[in-house]
Amino acid sequence: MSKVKKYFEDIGFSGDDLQKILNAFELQTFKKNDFVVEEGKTSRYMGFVETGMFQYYVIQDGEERTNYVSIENTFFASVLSFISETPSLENVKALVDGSISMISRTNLKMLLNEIPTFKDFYIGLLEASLCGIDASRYDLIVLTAEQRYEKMLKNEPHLLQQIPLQHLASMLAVTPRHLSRIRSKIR
Amino acid sequence: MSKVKKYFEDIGFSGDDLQKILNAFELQTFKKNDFVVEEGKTSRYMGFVETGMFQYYVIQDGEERTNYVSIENTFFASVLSFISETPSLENVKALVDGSISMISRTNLKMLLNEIPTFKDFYIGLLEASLCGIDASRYDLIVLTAEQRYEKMLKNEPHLLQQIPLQHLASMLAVTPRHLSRIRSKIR
DNA sequence: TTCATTTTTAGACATTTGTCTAGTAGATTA
DNA sequence: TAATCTACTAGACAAATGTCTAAAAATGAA
Repeated sequence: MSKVKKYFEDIGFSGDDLQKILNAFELQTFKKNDFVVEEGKTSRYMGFVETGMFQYYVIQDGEERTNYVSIENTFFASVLSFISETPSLENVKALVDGSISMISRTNLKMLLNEIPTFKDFYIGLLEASLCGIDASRYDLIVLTAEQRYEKMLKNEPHLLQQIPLQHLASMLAVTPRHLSRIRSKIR
Repeated sequence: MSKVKKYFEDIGFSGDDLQKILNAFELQTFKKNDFVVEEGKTSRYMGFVETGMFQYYVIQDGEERTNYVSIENTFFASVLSFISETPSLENVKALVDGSISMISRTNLKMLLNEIPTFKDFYIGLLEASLCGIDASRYDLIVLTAEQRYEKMLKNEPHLLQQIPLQHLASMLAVTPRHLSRIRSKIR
């Protein structure tokens, strides 16, 4: 069973509604280094990560600056492009082979119109996303790089095992060189 | 006429719906330095800023670290506390005398249930908030302090006129000392 | 106006973080 | 197996940013 199916079952969808929701998604597979979203192209899909890891980044002075990494069992979206239907400022690519259950903005709007409780689900998803990103932004402002690393170590240790350090460094808004310093200091 | 009324009229509400919405809000006034939200207390209201400016901050090592400032004609919310109904991690206080049209989470839920199109409005508000905060977080990761200041100078010059520099510095994630350096370099 | 308070600027120095470079260890491939 | 390749670490130095302090400038109150 797909993870997206389990996800929607767990939050209470069933019967026709569940079927309609699942029909609106389509599974896409990605090889390592495949692009899910490319800078300059409008991203018309969001999705639910079934397997793998997907890196969000921009190219600056020829280097990748990673903003975020989506892992299994979480929603994926290039937020600004998907919501405002404008060309993406960022790239999203597969860090390893993986798959995403994708839903187009068109199908999302269809579900919102046809299934009343889907609106409540979507409101909940947006509210939770807002909380998460707000907290993350707070950390960038009020915590030092070292404190941010320690927080990740404590709250999201799985990220440290899964995501290459170079990308974690960028997510923590430091260089790999400096993350290496922080790690050697803490150990 | 209140600004919140004009706001909801402009996005298409009228008649009974508009009246019901406006009845769900209540105007609160604040003197300079009054608290709108206090750390440790659950913030049960969000609102629409009618007049004034409101500073979001945490106390760290005895100092205020400003995260954000809400100005006129924008929505105000201590997001994490209001949405998850948990004690606030931040303070929000009036930088000058001002007023906010406030709506409780209870009344918000009531409007969501009673006015179908209000859900669409709220989804739009959440999506726009998500875009804004996502872009802001991106800037903290990929831009230098100087680039962030220049971007604010270009895109939000009104903030520079209205908000004390010490708070802008914190929002840009630098010290007032360093913002002063940046400003003298750019001019 | 005058006085007091707050805000902003800036010097001197310390700390943090970045850049450049190189080396090591582990994985992958021919 | 050798030969790459990639990820991670780390030294040396440079640049960015913070801390502490003081003074000037702006603001508000009497």
